[in-house]
Amino acid sequence: MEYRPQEMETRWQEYWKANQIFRVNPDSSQPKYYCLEMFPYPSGKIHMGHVRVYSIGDLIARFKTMCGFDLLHPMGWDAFGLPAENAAIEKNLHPSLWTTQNIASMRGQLEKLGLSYDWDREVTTCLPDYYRWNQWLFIKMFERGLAYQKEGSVNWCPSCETVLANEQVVEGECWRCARLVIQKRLTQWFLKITAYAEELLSSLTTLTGWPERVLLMQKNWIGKSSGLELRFPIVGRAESLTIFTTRPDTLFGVTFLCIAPEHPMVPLLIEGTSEREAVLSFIKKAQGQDKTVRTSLTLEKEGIFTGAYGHHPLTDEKIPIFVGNFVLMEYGTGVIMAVPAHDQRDFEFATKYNLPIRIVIAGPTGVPTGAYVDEVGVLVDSGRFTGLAVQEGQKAICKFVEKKGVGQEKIYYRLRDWGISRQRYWGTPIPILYCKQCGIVPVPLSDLPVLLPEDIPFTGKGGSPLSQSPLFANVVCPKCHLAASRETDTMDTFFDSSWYFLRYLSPHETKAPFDSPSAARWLPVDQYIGGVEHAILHLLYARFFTKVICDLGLTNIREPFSNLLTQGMVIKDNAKMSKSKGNVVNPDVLIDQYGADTVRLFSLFAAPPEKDLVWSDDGVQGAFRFLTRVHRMVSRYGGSEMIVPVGGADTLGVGTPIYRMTQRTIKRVTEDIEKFSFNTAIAALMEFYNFLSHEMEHPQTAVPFYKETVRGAMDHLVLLLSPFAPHLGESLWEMLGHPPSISQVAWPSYDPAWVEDETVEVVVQINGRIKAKFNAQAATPDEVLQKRAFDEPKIIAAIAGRPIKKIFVIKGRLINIVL
RNA sequence: GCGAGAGUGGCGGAAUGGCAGACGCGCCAGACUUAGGAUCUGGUGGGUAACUCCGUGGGGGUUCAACUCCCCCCUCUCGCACCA
Repeated sequence: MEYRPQEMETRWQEYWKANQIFRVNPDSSQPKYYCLEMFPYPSGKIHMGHVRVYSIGDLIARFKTMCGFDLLHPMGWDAFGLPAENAAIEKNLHPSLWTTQNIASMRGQLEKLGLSYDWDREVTTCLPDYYRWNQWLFIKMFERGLAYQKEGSVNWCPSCETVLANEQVVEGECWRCARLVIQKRLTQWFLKITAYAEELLSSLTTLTGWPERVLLMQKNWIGKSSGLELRFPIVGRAESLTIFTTRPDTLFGVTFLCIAPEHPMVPLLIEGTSEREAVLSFIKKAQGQDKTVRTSLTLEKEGIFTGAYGHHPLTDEKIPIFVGNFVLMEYGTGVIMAVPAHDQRDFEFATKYNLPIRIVIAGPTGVPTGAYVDEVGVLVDSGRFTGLAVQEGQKAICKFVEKKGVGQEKIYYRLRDWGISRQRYWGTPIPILYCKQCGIVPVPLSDLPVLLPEDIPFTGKGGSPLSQSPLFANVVCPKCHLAASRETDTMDTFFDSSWYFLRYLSPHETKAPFDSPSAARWLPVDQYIGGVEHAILHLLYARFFTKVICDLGLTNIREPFSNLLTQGMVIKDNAKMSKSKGNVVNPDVLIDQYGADTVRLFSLFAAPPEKDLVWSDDGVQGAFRFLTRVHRMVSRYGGSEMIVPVGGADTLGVGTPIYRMTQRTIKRVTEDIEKFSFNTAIAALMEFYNFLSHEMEHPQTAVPFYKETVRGAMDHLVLLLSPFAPHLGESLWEMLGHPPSISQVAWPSYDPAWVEDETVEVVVQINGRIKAKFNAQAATPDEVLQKRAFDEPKIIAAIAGRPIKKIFVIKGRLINIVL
C-alpha cells in the first residue's frame, strides 16, 4: 500500500470533526492543561512562521492529552487592525468583509494542518461579542482611575491627515505618501500601566518558566531606577528647579544644572535676561530635530546658558543653569544636576563649554580624557561627607537632604503609561461620551456594545473615520439627556490581545468577559508559545491586564502564563521569510505535495524550537521519506492477522534487543518532548525505525514470540510518532488493528530496568588517548573490566612495561590508564 | 557603549566533564531497473600508502580526561541605548 497523505489526512480531519475528538470535556476529572499559541492576525494566508508555532503547540497539546491531561487548546483571530482598513481604502472592500474572508480561508488552512483545536471556542476580536468586553473592561478601568485622558504626542502625516503607528513611520516619512511625519499633540486616552510598574517588575522573579532574555527585556523596559529628588532654588526668585539623580554621592561635584528645552520653567528662567533671544532660537532648533535624532547617542551635545542660577542646597554656591539638547523632558524631572567629573555626558558638555570639573570621588586619576563613573571609591572634597565610601555617602546624603527638607528619595521608571487612542476605524470604539454639562461620561454598561457604524467612507483622510458618521457621533447624554458627542477614536489593537486568553475559557458567556468557575478551572495558561517579537509589548500588556482583572475580583491569578516558549524565525537564503525578500515558501503548496504530516515533522525536526529554522526543500523531502518508510513497514509487517491485545504486546519478548530498544525509545522521546527537544525526539524515532527495519530484514529467529515482539515495537513506534504526524498515526494505528482514535490512547510508559543495552562497548585509553575497545556485559564489575583492559594486546604494547600511576574506571563506558 | 545569546563536517544539527560529529540533508559507490530526480544496501571530518596524526572561532589555564569548567581576545545575531 502506498503512502498517500492527501486522502488520508482529509479522512482523519473529517473523523476528528465528526466525532468532536478535540472538544473540551466539561465533566473531566483529569488534571487540566491550558496550551496556548499566540493567535494570528488574519492577513489572508498562513506562512511558515505560523506553521512552525502551531506545529509546536499541537505537538505539546497532543502529547499532554495522551499523558492524561484535560486539554484546553483554543484558536482565534486578532482581527482588528490597519491592513483591513488599508484594503478598504485600496480595494473598496469593507474591513469587516475583508477580515471575514481572510479568517475563513486561514481557518481552512489551519484545518488542513490537522491541528487539534476546539473550534467551538474560536474567538474573533472584531465581533461585537468580543469587543463589547473590551469596552466593559475599559469602563471598569475608567472607574478605577486606570483609564484617563491627557495630551500626548503622536505621529501625524499632514497629507494623509491621519495618525500613524510607529511602524508606519519609515525613516521619518509616511509609509504611504512619503511626506515628512510631524509630531502633533493630541488629547488621548491612556491606561495607567505605571500604577503596576513595581509589581510588573518584582513578579518577574516568579516567572521561572520564562526564558531569561524575555525577563531581562521586560526588566529593562520597565527600567526602574532609584535615586534622589532635590530642589535647587532659583537665585532671586521664589521658584525652584527639581532635579533627579541616581548618584547623590556626587552632589558636591555639581558645577552646573541643565534643563530640557521643552521644560515649562524655561520661559521663566530667561524672562527679562539678555540671553533670552539666544535661548529661544536654540530651543527652536532643538525642537525642530526629529525625535530619533534628539535621542541618539551620536548627537552632538549642545547647550546655552540661560542667564539664571540655582542655589546649591548643600554648598550654598551659585550654580549656572543651562538649556541642553541632551536633557529629555520625558524622563525624570526634565532637569539634571551636572557632575562632569563623574558622568560622561556632563564631562563632554563641560569640556565643550569650558565649565569647571570638580572631582568628588577618589578613583584612578586621568580625568581629562573622561569621567570616572564607577561606583567604587571614597568621597573627597564633599564637606561633612568627605571620607565616606560611595555607598555610605549615597545613604548619608539622602538622609541629610530629607532631614533638611530640600528633597527626598524617589524611584523613577522608564515605563510610560500606555496611550491607546487610535484615529482609526477598524478597532474597538472607546465607550466614552462628552457632555457639555456633565463632562466625560462613560457609556452605561447596559448600553454596551457601542457598535462600529457601517456608514463610513474609507478615504484615509480627515482624521478619525468615526467622526464622519453623524449618527454615531451625536448622542444624548445618559445623565442629563442633553446633546452630547461620542469619542470617535478607537482602541489600540493590543488592547484586544491583552485578555483574549481569558475569553477562550467561556467564549459564549453573555454576562461577563468570562465566567469565574471556568477561570478557576483553567488558569493560568500552562504553556504559551509565540514569537519573541512580542517579548515586551504584548506580554507586558497581558500581564498588566491580568493584574487589573484580578483586582476587579474576576480571577485570583496575578500572572497569566506559567511557561513561555519563544520560537525562532523561519529563515531562507540567509534572511527571514518575507514577501519583500521574495523568499517565501507557501505552506499550501507543500501540504498539497507532501501532506501536512511531513510539513509539521520537518518544522519540528530542522532545529530546536527557540532557534531560527533554516528552510530546506531537501530536508522536507527527507521528512517525507521517513514517513513513507514507516508507512511501508507497518503496511508490510503490521497485518491484522498478527493482532495482539494492546497492553499485552509489551509483555512479550521482554529482554530481547527489540524490547530494549522499544523501552529506550519511549524514554528518549518522552524526555525529549518534555524538555522541548523535538528534533532529538524525532531523531530517536528515526533510529528506532532504522533498528526495526534492519531487524526485520535479518530476523533473529532465536527470539521467542518474535512476531509479537515486533508488533509491540511497531505499536509503540506509531504511538510515539502520532503527536508529530497525527494523520499517519491514526492510519497506522488502524492498520495495526486498533480502534480510533490514537489521540486518545494513553502515552506509553517504560520500564527503567530495560532501557540499557545488555552489552556495552568499553573504551580503553592510555593517558586520555583511545588505544582499544572491547565489549562486555553491562553489569560487569569494575575490577573485571580493568582486568580485561590489561588483556588487550594494544594496551600491553602501549604500556610497554612502564609503571602505572593511576587507573580511572567510568562504569560501563571507559577505562583510562595513566602512565 | 551596556546587556543577552551564539560560533562544531559541504549544510541543518547532536553530545553539559568520559569514544566529537547522533539523526537528517547532500555527496560517493553498488543493487534493482528500458529509465531514475523512485526504492534498497554500504560508505562519507581532514591529512597519510600505512602505523597513526590533526580537528568543536583564536590564545592561555584547570583536569587522568575539556565542544563542555575558568581567564583573555575575535566574529555574528538580538535587545536597550544621552534614562540623569
